[in-house]
Amino acid sequence: MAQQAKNETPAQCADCLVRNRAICHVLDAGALARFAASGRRRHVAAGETVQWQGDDDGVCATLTSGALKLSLVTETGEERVVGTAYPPDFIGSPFAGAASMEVTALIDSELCVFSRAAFSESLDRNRALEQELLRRTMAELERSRLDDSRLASLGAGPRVAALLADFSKRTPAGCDAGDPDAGWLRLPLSRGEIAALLDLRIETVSRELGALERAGVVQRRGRRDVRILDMAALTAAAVPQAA
Amino acid sequence: MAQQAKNETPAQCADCLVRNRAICHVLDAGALARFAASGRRRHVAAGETVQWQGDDDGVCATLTSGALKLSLVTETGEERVVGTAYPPDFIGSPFAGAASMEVTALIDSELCVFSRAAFSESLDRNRALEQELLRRTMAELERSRLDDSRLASLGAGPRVAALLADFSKRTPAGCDAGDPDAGWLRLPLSRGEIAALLDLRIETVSRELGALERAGVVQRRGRRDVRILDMAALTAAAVPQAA
DNA sequence: GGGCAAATTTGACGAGGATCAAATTCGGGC
DNA sequence: GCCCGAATTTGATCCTCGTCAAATTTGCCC
Repeated sequence: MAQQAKNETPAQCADCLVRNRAICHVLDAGALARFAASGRRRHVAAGETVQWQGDDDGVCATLTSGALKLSLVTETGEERVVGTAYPPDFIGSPFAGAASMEVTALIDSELCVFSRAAFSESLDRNRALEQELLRRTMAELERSRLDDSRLASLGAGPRVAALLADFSKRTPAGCDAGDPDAGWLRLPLSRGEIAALLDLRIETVSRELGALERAGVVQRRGRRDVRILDMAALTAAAVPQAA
Repeated sequence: MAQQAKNETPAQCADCLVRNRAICHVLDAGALARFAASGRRRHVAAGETVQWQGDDDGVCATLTSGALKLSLVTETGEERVVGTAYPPDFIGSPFAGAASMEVTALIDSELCVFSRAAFSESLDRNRALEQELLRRTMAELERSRLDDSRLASLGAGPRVAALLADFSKRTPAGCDAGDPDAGWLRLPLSRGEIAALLDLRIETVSRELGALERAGVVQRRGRRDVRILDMAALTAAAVPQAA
């Protein structure tokens, strides 16, 4: 059976937000047309899972907008977040067997998806594409190593501050669905998800958030809206040794 | 000027210990010969640095024997270990600019090194090589993500135990330079290096090692020799919730 | 608008490491 | 074999989170 067609439409590069930054930007017009024909644009709502751990056939896709969470479930049933993806990242393994992790949308997202077979074939046909994927994967590996090692040496406060700073940077400023007042940022994650992402406990996240507010660095409204009052202080709090 | 020739000899695949597991195993005889001609076999002594952070031209190499440490130095002058490599791993970036990290031999090692330019050219000439590198890099990225996330949730004891278990598995049993009695394992790392690798403090590593000895799991001799008395207990200690 | 269940916040407390400070022990060089 | 400096071990204490337990707050459905 085909995928649920309701969330999918033909891939359409013309209005793709990342068309000159995504992996496919290395293709010429003709090759791009063929490549696009093998993929489909797919919308996934916040919280929706794109791929389940253990799926027989992994998804290959370019994230064109939104944000994804890569996670897995441990033997003990806990969720462990192993990474995140932002446009124009490519996700998926064209080679491996069963999918080793779960991919979930943190916020409403758009993907340009390909079946593993189709993607793999495109890789064979387009050397430039393969080269670009190699380049990106190596860069990602390096980034992942650096980030993870840095994260490991950071305390709870800096982690939360860094996440907040990151979100505010990644989010097309102020244009978050219908907030009358600009500057407010709607967190795409619950406290529990933030905790899993940062490898902390819910209570600790809550406390650190409270501390940032008490320090006048951010302001909160409801459970999920925050406004950064002092970005300098926030980034300062994201590095060790801060007050 | 050429590299210090004393530690280098022509690449010689015939007696390469990893010839059917390394990245080059995908090449046919002719291609392999050309590839080998562009590289050199290099011996690096324990502690010697193969590449410095910031080097203009990064090294590309296959590790044929030994073990390497990938690290970087933070702004604050501390060392941060971001990964390790064991045969038949490939290290280096054929693309990036200045080297982003330092590569140091943990124990005496043999590398099959290529200049970035030469390696890059081989990649262009041999599609199979490029494909294999992509495959491995993706696998390595996944492994890195999984490992790091697991490590983050482990306490000090399990980390030390896991490291010990890992070393004993990676080391061609007993054949460690001239120990009369078999079973003894010479740690290639000082306490400080172990601490950096596991993101712990020297004192903590020392205490955990002491605890393992007191528990009868390992035996120590001098500063660097250990013998695993109870591998089952050691691997048990490497997972959470242990006694 | 009131009532609820779930999410979040707050508080008390404890355990695991980090830190600071010695005391030892190794390994070499002479 | 003796001496010395560096690495390691040990001890005491502090601090940061994780845990367990409420007390609140929010969002939402009637």
